[in-house]
Amino acid sequence: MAVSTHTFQAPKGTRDFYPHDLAVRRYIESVWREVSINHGFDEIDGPTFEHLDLYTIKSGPGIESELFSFRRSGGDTDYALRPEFTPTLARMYAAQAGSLAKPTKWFSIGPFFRAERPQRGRLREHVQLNVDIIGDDSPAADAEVIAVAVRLLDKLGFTSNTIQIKINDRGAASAFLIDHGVPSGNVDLALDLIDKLDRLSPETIKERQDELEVSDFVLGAFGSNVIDVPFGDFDSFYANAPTPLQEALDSSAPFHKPMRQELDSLGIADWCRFNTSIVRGLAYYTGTVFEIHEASGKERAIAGGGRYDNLVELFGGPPTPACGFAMGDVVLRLVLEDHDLLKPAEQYMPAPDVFVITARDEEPQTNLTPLISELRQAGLHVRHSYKATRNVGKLMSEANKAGARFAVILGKELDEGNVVLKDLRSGEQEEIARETLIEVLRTKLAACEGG
RNA sequence: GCGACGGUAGCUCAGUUGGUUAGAGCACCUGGUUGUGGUCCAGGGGGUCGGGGGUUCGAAUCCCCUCCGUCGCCCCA
Repeated sequence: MAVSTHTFQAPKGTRDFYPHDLAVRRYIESVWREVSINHGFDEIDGPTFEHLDLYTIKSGPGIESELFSFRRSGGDTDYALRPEFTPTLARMYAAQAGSLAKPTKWFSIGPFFRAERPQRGRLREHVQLNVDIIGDDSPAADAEVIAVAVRLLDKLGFTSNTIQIKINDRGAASAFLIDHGVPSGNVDLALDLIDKLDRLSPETIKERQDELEVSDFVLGAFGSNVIDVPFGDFDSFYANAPTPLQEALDSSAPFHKPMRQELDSLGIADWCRFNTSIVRGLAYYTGTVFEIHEASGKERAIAGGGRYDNLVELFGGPPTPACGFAMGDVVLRLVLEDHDLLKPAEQYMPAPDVFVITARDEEPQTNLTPLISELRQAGLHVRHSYKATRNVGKLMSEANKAGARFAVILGKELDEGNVVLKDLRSGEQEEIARETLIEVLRTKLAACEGG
């Protein structure tokens, strides 16, 4: 067997995170985590692989072929790397439903896997945020999860001009289809067809339309005249709409009116619009469905979610309403780059508090190593040079490149018990007693953190 | 799973109709000898030109296969 290191590459569709890349990822994750916690959500996680059945039971069409599934060598149990979090969430909730508060608000951040051909915005492994409210069937809950998404996008630097939340109601859409002659058994497939109207050829649409007994009127209400109205303009849009369209909109009204009020009172209505083309591919959504897109439509959806009132019951829990959304890091990072919202990667790296330089002609064990150890025990982020040179200019340059806040120089002053402390931002430096170094550093660091 | 295009140093790339030991910038390392910041000077390591096979006196260059990547299709949490 030929052993050659350069034949080993990361598997297709996966990423290596070198320090700069990981620093950016941690930044995004920290915003996700902070905003989720601020909105009162508790962080959870589950296994990164589950029994294969967990994903096939709800049988959203097409899911299974894109799973990474496997068996232990010699075993007979089928597993799959998790492609999404919702089944795990429903399983975890169902297992302890009796003792959990209503509503239960959970979020999760972790890796997910799909065996797809990688392309722009879609890899085989990505990191995803999931935010869910379980046990609350009110429109306020749908609005609350949307608010988390809006606030974290806001924190990342987006505005209502650059981002759109497109919202629809799948339950109302289903009701409308049934009211207008679509057999109830065909509703899920008909919604699937509507989801793809902008991607399918006219011939294919016609063919599937006949197959599913969907009238031109129904398709027209959703398709060729996709309704896409900012919530703020909805009332005037409705007032001026032709009667058949009003009739279609009335199917959604019982849900959307309170939703609009909730989003308005949360102060995020200007990010949101009503869009009838959003029905989502997954069959488990039962009510509100939404997607978050960059306004230009250049990239794929940044996030998607909605209401899934049947899922907890499906996994053995009591009938429990739930809603939530998921946001992946791949598209989000592309959109952040498109809008120039990321700083140079090195600025996300953890910056050392202190860089210790020795200009003394002695072994490091004499003074350098003990001082560094002491500073680290005191909880400071401390670095030093591994170079042999005593050239202070070069060492200072290294301290600067590391992004250190302060430099400590061990030089001839140490013979009198003193060291030089230099503020690398202002350039000012002073000679202080070695014994007071930790105290002085703590004070100065606390000061610049506060300011 | 299907299609188009691509792959030369860690990164960005140059390499003339096939012609000796394959180049630049940045990055990295060393030195410019003993106290102050992305500057400057000198030197250095690093590539079986993605991998394999073929054509040829001779292949980074032409042909085939394969791997990987980019962009679409399918699908989409």
